[in-house]
Amino acid sequence: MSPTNIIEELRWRGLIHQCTDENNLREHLSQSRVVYAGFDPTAPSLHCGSLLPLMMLRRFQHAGHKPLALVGGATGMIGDPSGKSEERVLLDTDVLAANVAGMAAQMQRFLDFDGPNAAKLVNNFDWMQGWSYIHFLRDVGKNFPVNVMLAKDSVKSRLEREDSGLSYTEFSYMLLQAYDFAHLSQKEKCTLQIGGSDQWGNITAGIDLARRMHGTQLFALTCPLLLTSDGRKMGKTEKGAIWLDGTRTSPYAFYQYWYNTADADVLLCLRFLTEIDQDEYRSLEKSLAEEPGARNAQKRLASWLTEFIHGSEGLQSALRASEYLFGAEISDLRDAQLLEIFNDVPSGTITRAELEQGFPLIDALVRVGLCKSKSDARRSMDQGGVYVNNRRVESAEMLLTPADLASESALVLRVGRRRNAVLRVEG
RNA sequence: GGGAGGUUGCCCGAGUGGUUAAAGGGGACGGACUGUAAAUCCGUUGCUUCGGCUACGCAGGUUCGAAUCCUGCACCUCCCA
Repeated sequence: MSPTNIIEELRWRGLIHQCTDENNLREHLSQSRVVYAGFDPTAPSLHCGSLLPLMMLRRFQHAGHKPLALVGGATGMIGDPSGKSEERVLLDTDVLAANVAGMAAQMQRFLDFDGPNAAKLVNNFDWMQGWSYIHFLRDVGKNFPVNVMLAKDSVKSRLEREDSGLSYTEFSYMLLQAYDFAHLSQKEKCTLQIGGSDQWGNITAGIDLARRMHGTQLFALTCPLLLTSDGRKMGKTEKGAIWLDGTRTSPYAFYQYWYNTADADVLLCLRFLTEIDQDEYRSLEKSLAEEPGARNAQKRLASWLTEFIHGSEGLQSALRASEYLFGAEISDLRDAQLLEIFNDVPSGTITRAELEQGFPLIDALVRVGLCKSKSDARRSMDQGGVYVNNRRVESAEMLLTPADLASESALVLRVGRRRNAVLRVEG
């Protein structure tokens, strides 16, 4: 990709929500520039919410620009009020430092930290920790008209709510993010900040600040937020975030999440989160319209992202697990295979002696955590929702015996379509 | 400080002495259908050694019998000062 067509690339993908004057920006980007996006270190791993901005930086890097990934070691201590309905819980310094380290490692997958336009990781704690309050008010605060700050959507919406206020601390967040941009423009020659559309106010505050402090002209570009068709954040389930760290969200679970993307959302995800080219995109779009049951778009999305995040090995294991979990009867496996395939499902153990006497399936379901009580287990059985090694159980009184083992010392229990657990035999 | 009302199962919410393990709704879960989707339909949603046992803020009391009546305590909401 050449430096000149990044705008076109973003345009067809629908990734431009708002930007400072497009013609100027296009002209500006005709040379290699320094681009930054900020990330909130609220957890020791990145989650799917960061996929979009990271891919954005990656696209810019491929187009010949130098990406700066800013982790908010300082701003994370404050909390951005944009899009939040409540005052945020403050994180302490040690936790933040650990989170920053975890995120930095994961960014290697997205950005090339070597080479001519190497990416760079910066932490605003490094330049903010030394500030004194007086110093900050004189040099930065002086440049912010409060009436302008009050007019920002992120602030206004919070002030209009009756059930929650906005603390001075959160109100000041904008100044910190604005200062980051101004600082990076001086220290790193950064001229463009990108972010989600909810960041527009904060980004433009930085542009204003840099003009006042240094007389420089900076640029902004925001992407649409990645929302599902029913308005929720993509990359989150009722049970929590989908993480990029394989120990938090296994490659299998990660693959399944994307595989199950709704038809209405899958095209958006393909454009926003992957690097498949326009021709392939068109053919997937066509496939989705003509043979939705084949779910080629979902498959491509899931495999592209899984391979990108977890490597081809991660993808292979996710595919293998998917095949077994939704496939035929499980039998004649080796322990190692079985445990690898089912590595992220809950498990429990029984003794060899218990199995040899015949262990009630009801008790096994409770032991592995698939059912919360024996009554619950019995109900699931009565409803025909219990499977041993993918084969439906007919009798509620079934006893498990060594004949039910799917490998040397393990068998697979399932309730419903997809809640699996492994029962292992000890000794 | 004075007065009024409230506290029911995962959530909301009926229920004012006797089939009330507690209406109804939401959510969740299981099944059918399907495309591991959505929608729809059906079912389930305290525990159990299936004899029972424990549940309606907490602790006592009245009664053959209480979520329902009485007393005390805790918490919440509203009104007055």
